[in-house]
Amino acid sequence: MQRTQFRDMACSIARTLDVIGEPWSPLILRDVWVGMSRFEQLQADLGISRKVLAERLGHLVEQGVLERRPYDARPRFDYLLTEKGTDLVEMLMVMARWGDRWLAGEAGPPVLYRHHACGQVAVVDPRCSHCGEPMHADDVDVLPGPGAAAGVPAAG
Amino acid sequence: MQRTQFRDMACSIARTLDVIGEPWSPLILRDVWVGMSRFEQLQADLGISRKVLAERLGHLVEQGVLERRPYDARPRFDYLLTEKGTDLVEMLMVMARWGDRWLAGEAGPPVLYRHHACGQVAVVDPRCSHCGEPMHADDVDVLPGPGAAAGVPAAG
DNA sequence: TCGAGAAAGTTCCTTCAAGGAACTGACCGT
DNA sequence: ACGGTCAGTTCCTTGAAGGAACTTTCTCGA
Repeated sequence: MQRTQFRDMACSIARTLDVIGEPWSPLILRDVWVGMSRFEQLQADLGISRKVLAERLGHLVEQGVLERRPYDARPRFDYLLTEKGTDLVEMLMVMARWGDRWLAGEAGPPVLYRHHACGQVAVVDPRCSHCGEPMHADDVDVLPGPGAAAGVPAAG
Repeated sequence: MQRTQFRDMACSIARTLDVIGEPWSPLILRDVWVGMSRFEQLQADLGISRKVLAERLGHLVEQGVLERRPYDARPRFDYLLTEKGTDLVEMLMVMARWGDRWLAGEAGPPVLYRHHACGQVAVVDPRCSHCGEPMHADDVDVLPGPGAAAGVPAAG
């Protein structure tokens, strides 16, 4: 955990960072998403310290993003995405899309996504939930919502 | 910076984290996006240590996400989003969308987004770039791309 | 012309998190 | 009863974050 808590800011980005903003957390979620569900698998795949992995998994379970489910009479557990956690995966896809575009270089994207509905390899395309047109940074105005802190300028 | 470098992993999520994964970086980008462009503004708004803010801004400029532009004969600078940085904002919108849905509670979203094209308050909706249908976690298969590390199982 | 002021950092010290290796505990199969 | 495996926990070292004070550079007002 970074020393400063983001949880209490009136900003959904900050609150989200409080759940998955610690180092390794997005990579843990990625691994769980693609089917790695056990402590040893995650540790070996990521090369993360066992101590930190245990801390991160504990936090993610506590936040309701992962579920820790026993799969044996011995103390053996699968970590699985909850609905809340599954809903985070599209954020990972958007992150990956940015990395593919700006950081992958000559080699091209390390992974591709095939869309079930159309069967094609495709990328995620952010659209407006109301009209369906593209919704990028320059396509929106930001305004204070009902949960804005009173008197504080709008901030995320 | 977290101690372990994510840069060299064959994973676009990890590489993206190497650019904006340090504590505070997404919040700095959010602030720049909504128009805060100066060191003092950012420091006051975020409550971040001046030392860490200077480090983060330096990293973001070095990575090409922000531009540091003088606005005076004195040593005074505006920090502005580059095209690369502007392209990150949709990731912030997706993060905010998740926080709005899962963490905002009774109070509701701290900020709202009005879409220019239709004039309505709306949220970002991830769609398939090929067919336009929704593209969530369960709507895709992950497969190795051209940039996958040889012999390594696909990972992001 | 002198001093106050403001922006943008830099320095320095303390505290706490990450890395990493070794250790522990529960239960299985033989 | 015993070695093996998974899932952690403990402990020590290193380095990053917090935070306050200090520095630099130029402007402007008295």
